[in-house]
Amino acid sequence: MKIDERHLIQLAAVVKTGGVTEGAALLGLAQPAVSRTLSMLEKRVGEPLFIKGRRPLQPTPLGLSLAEHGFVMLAASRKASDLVESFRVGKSGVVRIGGTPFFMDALIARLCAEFQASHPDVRIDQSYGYFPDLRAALKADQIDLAICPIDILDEGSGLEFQQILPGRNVVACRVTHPLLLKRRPQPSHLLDYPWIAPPPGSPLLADLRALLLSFGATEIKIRYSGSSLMSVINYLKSADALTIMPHSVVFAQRKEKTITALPITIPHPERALAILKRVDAPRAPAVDQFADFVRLGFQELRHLIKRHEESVIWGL
Amino acid sequence: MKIDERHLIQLAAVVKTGGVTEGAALLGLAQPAVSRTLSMLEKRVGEPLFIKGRRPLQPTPLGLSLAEHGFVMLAASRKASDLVESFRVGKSGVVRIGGTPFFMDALIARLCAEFQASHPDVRIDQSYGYFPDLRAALKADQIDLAICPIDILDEGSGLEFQQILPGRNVVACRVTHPLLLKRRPQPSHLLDYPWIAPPPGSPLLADLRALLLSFGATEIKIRYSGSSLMSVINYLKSADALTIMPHSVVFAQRKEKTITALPITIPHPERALAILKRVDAPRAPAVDQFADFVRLGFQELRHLIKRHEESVIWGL
DNA sequence: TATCTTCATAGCGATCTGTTATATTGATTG
DNA sequence: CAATCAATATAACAGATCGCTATGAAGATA
Repeated sequence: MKIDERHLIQLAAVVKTGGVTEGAALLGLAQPAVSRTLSMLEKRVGEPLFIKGRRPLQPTPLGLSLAEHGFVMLAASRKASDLVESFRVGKSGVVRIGGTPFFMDALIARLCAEFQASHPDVRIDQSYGYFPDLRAALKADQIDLAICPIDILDEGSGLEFQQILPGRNVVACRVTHPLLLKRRPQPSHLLDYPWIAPPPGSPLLADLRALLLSFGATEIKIRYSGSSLMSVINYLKSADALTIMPHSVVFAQRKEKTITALPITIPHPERALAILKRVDAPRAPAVDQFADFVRLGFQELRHLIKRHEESVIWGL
Repeated sequence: MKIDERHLIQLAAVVKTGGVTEGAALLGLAQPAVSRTLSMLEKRVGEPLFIKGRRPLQPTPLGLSLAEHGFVMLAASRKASDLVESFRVGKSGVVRIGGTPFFMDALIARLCAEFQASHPDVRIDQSYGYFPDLRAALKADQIDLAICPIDILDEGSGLEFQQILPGRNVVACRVTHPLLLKRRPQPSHLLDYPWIAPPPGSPLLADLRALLLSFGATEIKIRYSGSSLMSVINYLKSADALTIMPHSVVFAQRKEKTITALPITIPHPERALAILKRVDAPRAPAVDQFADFVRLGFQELRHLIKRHEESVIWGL
């Protein structure tokens, strides 16, 4: 005996409200529609579902039991509708992001938490990688969004780039580093300290190499190579080492008062932090909402950095 | 956004089986029907539910979430179908029975338990009453079945009577009663012992009255009047009192070896135990099943009594 | 009895259901 | 890479069902 699910829902509504008219109103239907449904149901089931000639309408035990199942369906139906609704406005769903470790750890993780304050039902799956991997992951639809530094000449066929922060590196060290005592540290002095290499695969690695050579180093001496931001920071905290880092990453750590940037200007990389999306694939609304949120977050960060630099001199 | 429940169920089937064809088979539908449903769903929802160009079919997060709700509905639908099925064959439902206390307690309660061994999902609601009340309750649709002794001349307009046991009373006493030592107790001896009255309202009360007068009593001296079988039996257990009881009720207690019947024949009442139903009202299948079961149970009881009397002499 | 509310029925157009037949597409294999 | 196979999408159609409005019938209420 197959029963139409819609019929059970209407039955449930009638049982719940105690009347055909009210039940129909609850579902936004006209009374005759529900009335007919009940007749059909009774005929098909072959058993009475309501006790005749009694008002308010009273279900038979069978009617009541069937209505229970109708309630379950009604609830599930409501939830499904709500789900779609919230998904369409970006209030639910999954956002899969990939990015370079430093930016993800220092900046994006915090943004994710802030984003979810207003989008609690959106799940964010984060993974790590550098441009080539991320581009592949995007094309394979393994991630929805990539946040990573891109070279001007990186080609991204089928990808949309949105620059969110200009490239800018600094030399990072702990706040008690001796070089901070000097007013204008000379490049040659920097070679006196041990250097930490950025994660392998990171474009920073090339930057570091070029920088040290420009300082007059004859060979690149690396003392430590941490693959994550946390390991680099923790190393820096315990030694007078130096490393190269994106300015924004060091800036984001300023509250911790553990690391800072040396007051020395080094060349800008020909690179910018960008959000990458596939341009062809349909994206869940939550993904676009998140991308917008990240863009806004970085816009704010740029202003913050600007104001900070106007009022504060780092390292003092 | 209102979503057709049936669509969600089809979605769930497809997600569960990993293919449109298999999903359709699971629901007993043709593949194109399900395929079209999915297209419609996607169009209405406005978001992809499956990742295109991939086999086996893989749902998007939204598709998966919606399918979860579909599973709930599918399960509820299945349960509802099963419920109807089992109700129609009398394997589920409610049976409301009413009857006289002695028969209900001594015979029917046990039958209920036995019935439910094969019908575990049938609930039985038992209540007590005598013929007039039971007839009223039946007509008011407060009970489905009455089991009680009826006089030949009782009229039951709109009621169906099914006799299940001829009326037959005995004088009951405890198994250690001194009168049991006599081969043929004389009626006059019976007046030497205290008598217990059956519950008020019971037809046995009139029987007792007539019996005692026929024994030569000038007045009816009642020492105790218990309203339930349990109270009467417990009283009897502790005193050499006598009372009048349906033969079958005493018979049903034979295993306990606490009460028995005096070997003395008293007049049959012009009465029979019967099952009463409303003839017009539709009855749940379980009710008819139960009535049949009771009838069979009493048929068995009659045979049992017959065999018992052929081999055993009570009170020895 | 008269009135009012609620439920049942009838009729209608639109939609949706399921079907079979067939085209298209992705996967597999030589 | 072509050929083949399996699965999915599309088309076309008949029948069922849905929702509606209008109206009749039946309890409840005064």
